[in-house]
Parts: sequence; structure tokens; C-alpha cells
Amino acid sequence: MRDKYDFTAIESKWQKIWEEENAFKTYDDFSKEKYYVLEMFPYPSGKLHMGHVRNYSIGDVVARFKKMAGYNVLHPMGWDSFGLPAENAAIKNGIHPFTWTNQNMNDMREQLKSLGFSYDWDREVATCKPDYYRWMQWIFIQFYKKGLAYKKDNPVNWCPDCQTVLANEQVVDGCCERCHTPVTKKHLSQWYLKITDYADRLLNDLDNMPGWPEKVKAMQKNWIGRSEGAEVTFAIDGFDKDLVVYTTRPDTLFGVTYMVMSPEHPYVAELTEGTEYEAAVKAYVEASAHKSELERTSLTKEKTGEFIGRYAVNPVNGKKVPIYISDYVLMDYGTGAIMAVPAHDQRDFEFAKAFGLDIIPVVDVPDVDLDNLTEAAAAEGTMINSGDYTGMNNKEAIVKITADLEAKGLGHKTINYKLRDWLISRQRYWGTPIPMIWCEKCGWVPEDEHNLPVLLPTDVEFTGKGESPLTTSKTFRQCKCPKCGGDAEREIDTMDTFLDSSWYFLRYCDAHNEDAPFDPEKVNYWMNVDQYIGGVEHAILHLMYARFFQMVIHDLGLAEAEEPFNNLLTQGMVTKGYTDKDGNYIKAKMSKSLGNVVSPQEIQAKYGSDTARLFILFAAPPEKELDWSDEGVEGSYRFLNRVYRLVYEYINDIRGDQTSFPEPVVQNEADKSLNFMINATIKKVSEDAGGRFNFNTAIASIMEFVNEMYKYKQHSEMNLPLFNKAIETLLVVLNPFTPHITEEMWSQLGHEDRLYAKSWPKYDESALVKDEVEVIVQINGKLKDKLLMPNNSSKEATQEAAAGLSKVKEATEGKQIVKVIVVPNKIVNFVVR
RNA sequence: GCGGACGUGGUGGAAUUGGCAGACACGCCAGAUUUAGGUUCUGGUGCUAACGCGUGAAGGUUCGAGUCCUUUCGUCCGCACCA
Repeated sequence: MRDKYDFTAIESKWQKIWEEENAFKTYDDFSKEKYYVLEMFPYPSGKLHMGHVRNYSIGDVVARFKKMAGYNVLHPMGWDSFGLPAENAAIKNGIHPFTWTNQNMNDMREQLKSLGFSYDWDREVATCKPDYYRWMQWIFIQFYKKGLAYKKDNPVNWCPDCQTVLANEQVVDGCCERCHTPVTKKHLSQWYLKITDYADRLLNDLDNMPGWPEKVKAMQKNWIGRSEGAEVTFAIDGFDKDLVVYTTRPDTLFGVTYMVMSPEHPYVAELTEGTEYEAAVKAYVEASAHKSELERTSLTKEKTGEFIGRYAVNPVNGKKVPIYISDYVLMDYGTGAIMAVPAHDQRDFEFAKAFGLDIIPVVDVPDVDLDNLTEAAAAEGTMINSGDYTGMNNKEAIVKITADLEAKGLGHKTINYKLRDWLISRQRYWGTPIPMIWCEKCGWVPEDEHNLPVLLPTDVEFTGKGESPLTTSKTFRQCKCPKCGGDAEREIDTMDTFLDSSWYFLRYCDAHNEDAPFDPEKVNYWMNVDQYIGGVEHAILHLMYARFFQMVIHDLGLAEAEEPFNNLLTQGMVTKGYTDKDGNYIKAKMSKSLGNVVSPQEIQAKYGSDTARLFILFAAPPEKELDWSDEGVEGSYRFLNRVYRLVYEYINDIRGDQTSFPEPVVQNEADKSLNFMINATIKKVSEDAGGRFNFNTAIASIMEFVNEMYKYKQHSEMNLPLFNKAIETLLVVLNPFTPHITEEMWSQLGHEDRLYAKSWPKYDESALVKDEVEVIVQINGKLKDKLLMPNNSSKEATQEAAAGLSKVKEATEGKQIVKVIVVPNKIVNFVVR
């Protein structure tokens, strides 16, 4: 054994041994209790960053700990390997996306192995490989057959830079989430998945998911955006069709002073055709169509609109009110038209002010001057100016008015969601081909399931412009209709890559199945994922799509589980402070543009993987932000050196050739306190690493243990069997965090077995019972003195001993003791006056 | 505006059930080792000269509050013209 901690040699040695020994291969042993720990698989960009290291270090500790604790652990890794960067690299450098992606997967796999993560690489999946996307296509066809996939001509979000459509979830602040170009609307025929059919289930399940962070659940609830209200029918004066609006406030119907339709509303052209208003309305409609999402939703924007020359008839009082169009009304929510109540809705209030329209209050809101409104009074109150409803509480009025409308056939209760169906077509090459065929005679027909996969063609050109690159293939598009056998054409769009990642956790359960996406028996054994770990940036997109897929797969009878992830841990960002141009110290996410990036490779080269893992787990609790600190890394490295030296000196200077020891016997006070530490550390690490996932405090307790062992080592009469036990315990409990160094020292101690295969130690409760305990003595709740008492002394004895303390006598002298609180083994509190 | 989280030393953070606030680490200070620097080891380190005071602020419940309740201020994150 070398006297210096040579992490480079140690780490490569053990990584090789683990590989040779198939240390982390997982078997489908249904008789054992399972534990499925999953980290979000990466996009193979080619390089790991600190965020990855943190994500996977957390997962690895959990996996190694649960394995030692006796579970059959599934801990897989794979690649979310379809996506734009590969295609962009192809356009730029002329490399085929697969070549580029494959190289990156190889590079990153090596980096993951160099960090000592305990993955079962035999279950690796890559979404870009035909053996995976074949089943992606199969699943898509099942969706189609169930009526959950459809093609529709719709205005869609279009990114002019990426030259592709985007799902609503991929539009951030009106811009493309990837390239930040303002998104425009375009009419295109596109494939959708009917996620809206599952809106209620996606929402309701959230209330029964205690293992998920509140924040993520709140974000999903918000996104689904359930709203209860009513549809109300207004007649349009001199027009044969009615104007239906959605409102959450039917109680304010008597306050309607005008109506607003979205510029895209289908009636607009018809209602204005041939009238003096036609030209102005047309101009407004065109102007809104050309505006980007960003311009239309800008907060600071003044309300704009046009009167269309028509009037609607209020169903509750027959009053005629003017109809406007304005882009503050969205076509794809509700009915695309609203009744405007400026007195009680802020947006309507602003519009009414801008256009000089009437403001009629119909709900008397407490503490609001209804005659001089400066903003809309949206709160609850008592109905006024509302015919028979006047005097009612407005919440009761909502129910009553809705019921009355329904009785007259002029309205009904309804529920609306913000959630839209999921647009999944992408005009790109590097994705799963949508396995659908267009036949002039039969319409859309799914590819015959026996012909899957529909392979991506290789004879394509990458220009980055216009339609999907698949159109440039000479062989891909032409095919036969699976139904009638006639000439037909394949769909040339590919799938959003978020589909690929919506079921990969199921494929891990049975990664090489060639007859099905997975064997339900295996899935039913391994699922649910017990612990899912990843970044909060996936709170909505990935985590909701995956839940949706799991529900559909359940409904298809392919799996028992309806929700995929029992527990979710969203790890915090890795930040690093930097000094800006004004000399301010700022913490920010590591990024190239800020120049505050620390690469895992440089840390591994300087300190080794064990130090990198230890620091990242020790510096902060996993869900909190972690600020990178070079001094902190030094500290972790120092600790591992301390451990190394402790064991080295033990082997060389203390233990000699002796390698087997009898069961230790505790002989004196020093032994007793070391034995206490051995057991207290096992207990603490078991609870913190196994249950709470507070790795920082688990590591802190191991550090205390090491400090204690150094102290013990200093005194001359060492109890060798006991010290040996302490050393061995240290290596076992430290192993999940820093697997290489501990494995090396374990074998240096002369052991033939491996720590990775060892059982987690049990602690001896009796060793944690002390003979004497420290009791806090307080006067009026303030600490005055401490008292050493035999363990489990009676209340009376404790109080008596406390009362005898000179500090207590002084403090109570001449005062009346009103009350004494005694909690045995803990505290005595004298209440004096 | 709506929703979520948080506020503790110079710093990262402990305090799991209402019971010694500041574990562990970083940094800093002193000493030992060393030719010296570094490494390593030992000790100290919330504030205060001290009585005491201290968990963003104010109030409350309690024998006792970082922890529970009320009010308030501040920070971070997500959503937002969704009728």
C-alpha cells in the first residue's frame, strides 16, 4: 500500500474490476424486494457538466445504499439521443447525425464510468436506435387506434429559426425555448396527441402524490389550468348564428356592456362582409396574425380593437351591446369570445376605458367605491342592479343564474382547461418517423405493425430549411397502403423527442425485448420508479408527458401502474460565483458566456472522482442550489486524505500482520465512547442517506467519526479488535459516497469480498445508551447550568439534584418557585417569581 | 396579479418530535512540525470589555419557540390578457 493517496491509480483499478466482475448487473429476480432508482437520462451532447455529476452522484448514492440494504436495485442509464443539435452538426459539418451522436454517447459513457456510477450498462437504451424507436412507433400506433392521435389543420407555433413547429410547452415568453427566436403562428396540418382527454386525471392524481415536491405539483396544476364556469349564449342581432361565450362569472351578466371576439373567430368575416366596418376589421385581423406571440401577450401593451358594427342580445335582460374584436381574447381558450364586464374584470376595465364604453357595477364589493372605480372590483360581494338576483350573495348568484340559463337553453355549466392537445409533428430529420401513411382511397392508415420500424432513410440532404429533410429521400416517401395495397405516401414529419423520453423508464425494465416494447410482467415487477431524480426544468414538459404516457399504457392494459414516479427529487442548480464588470460578486448557473464553468474533467484530474462526488454531496442538501467552491473541494480532498492516512497508519504501524480479530470487548471509557460513535454513525448515515436523502449531514457524521478515531488512536492502550471494527465500519458507511477509495482500502485490509456487495451494517441500540446523561438546568427557560445524571433517573431524583446546584440556589434565593418542569434525561426548568 | 419556496455566524450549512442555537466544513487566528513555503497535527473562532444579546421585523401561545399561530418586510423561482 502506498503512503500517498494515488486516486488516479485506485479509481481506474476499481472501475476495471467492477466491469470485469459485472458488479452492477441487475437480474429480474421477482422473489426479491425491488428498488428502482432513476436519474433523468441525458441528451448526448458529448460532455458531462457539473449538473450531470450532481444528478448522477445523488442517484448513485441511493442505488449503492439500497443495494447494500438488501434491495434488488434497478439503476439504469441511457441516451435521449434524438434531437436538433445532431442535425445542426450535420448541416454545419456534413457529419451524419448518427455518427455525431454515437461518438458523443461513447464519450459520455466513458465519463460516466470514470465517475464510478453503478449502472447496469446491459440495459442501456438509445432512443435514436431502431430497436428503441421501433417500439416508439408501435406505441404511437396504439395511441392512434385508441383515438388519441389525430392530424389536424390548425394555427401552430412556428419557430422561423429552427424551421419547425413547437408545442405550447416549448414556447417560453413568446419565444422558442431552444433558440429564443420570437415564435409566429402558421397554418399547418399536424399530428396531435389528445392529452386533454387526461386533463382531469393528470390533475387529480397530483393530490395523491406525497413524494413529489409541492412546487412541481403546483406548476403542473397551473399548467393544466382547470377553471369552472359556464357557457352563455348571446343572440347576434340580425344574424342567424349565436355568439357563445365562456365565463367564470355568470353572476356579472347584468354588468355586460359589450362583447369581444378574438380576431381569429370564424364569424368575423361573415359578420362584417359588405359593411362599412369590413376594411378596418380586416386590417386589424391581418395585423394580429402577423404579430408574434410575444407582441400579442406583452403586458405593457395598450388594449386595441375594432367595433364590428354588430350588436349582441344579453340573454338575462334583452339589452343590446356592441361587439368588438380584440387580440386580448384568445381563440384557443374557451369559445374564442367573451362577454365584457368592465366593472368586475380588469382587462375589460382597461378596454372600456380606452374605448369609452359603459361600466356598470353589479356586485357590491365591500370597501370599494363603485361610483368611482379606478380598477375592476373582482372580489366577492352582494348582487346589485341585477333584477331578481339583486341582494343575493354573488357566489349563490353564480349557481342560480347558471341553472336558470340552462333551464331556458341559453347556457350551461362547463369546465375549461388551459392545457392544449400535444402537437408532436416536427419538420426535422433526427427523430422517430411518424409511422403513418396517406392513401388517397383510405385516408390516414398506420403502417403494418409487422413492418416496423419505419427506418429513417440515409439518402437525405440537410439544408436546415423548409420541409422535413425526409422529403429529399428518393426512397422514403413512396409506399403501398397497408389497407388497400395501392400507391400511398408516408408521413414525412418526425416525432417530438419528448415522446421518446415519455416511456424510456419502462423500456429499462426489459431493454432488449424484440417482440414487444416490454414484458408487462417485468414492468409490473420493477415499476413504479421508487426514486426519480432530475432537474426542475422538466417540471412541466417531461414529467407531465411521462405521466400521460403511463396512464395511456395502463389503459391499454400493458402495465398496472397509472403513475410512473413514486418519489421525485428535483436537484438544485450548480452555480459558481463570479465578479461582474462593476466588481459585484454574483452567483449564477455555470455557463460559458459568464465564464464561470468548472468542468468535471479538470476536477477529476486534480482531485479524483471520489473527491468530486464527496464535495458535491456534502456542500448542500440535494434539492438546494449548490455554489461551487474551490476551497470546499480542497476540504473534501483533505478529508479523503485523512481517511487514507488513518487506514494506512493502522495497517502499517498498528495492526501489523494480524488480519483477523475476535468480537471486540468494550473495556474502558474510551472504548465505550468509540463504540458509541461506531453505532451512532451507522444509525445517522442509515437515516440520512437511506431515508431523508440528506447526504450532507450523513457525510458530516462520518467526518465526526473520523475525528473521533484520530483522538482514540492517540492514547496508548488501544483496543485493537474494537479499533479494527471502527475502521471497517468507516469504510462500509463511506462506500456509497466514495466507492473507489473505500473499496481499495477494504481490500488492503485483507478482505477478499467487495464492499459493493456487502450488507449495510446494523447498529447496536444498547451501545447508544449512555450510563450518564447531561441534563440541562434552566431558570425561567434560560440555561443556568448542566447536570450529569445516571441514565433514566427518576423525575424526583433529577429535580433534587438540580435544586442542589449552587447556581440554582443563587438564582432562586429569596424568590418563590412557582413550578418545576422535569423531563427526565433532558431538562429541569425552575419557574420562579 | 396568481402559485411555490426561503430568510440562522465572515461563508456553505446543522438543529429529524417545541427542550443546550450554530453540528460538520470553508475561511480566519495562534501554536507545533519544517531551512522556508506548502502539507500535516493541536487549539481557538456568533456578537459584546462586561452584565448580557442573539435565528429578517413586530406581536402571540407555552415552563420553554429557529421550530407552532397572527401580522409584516425582504429574497429567489414558476406562471400570467386563460375571460
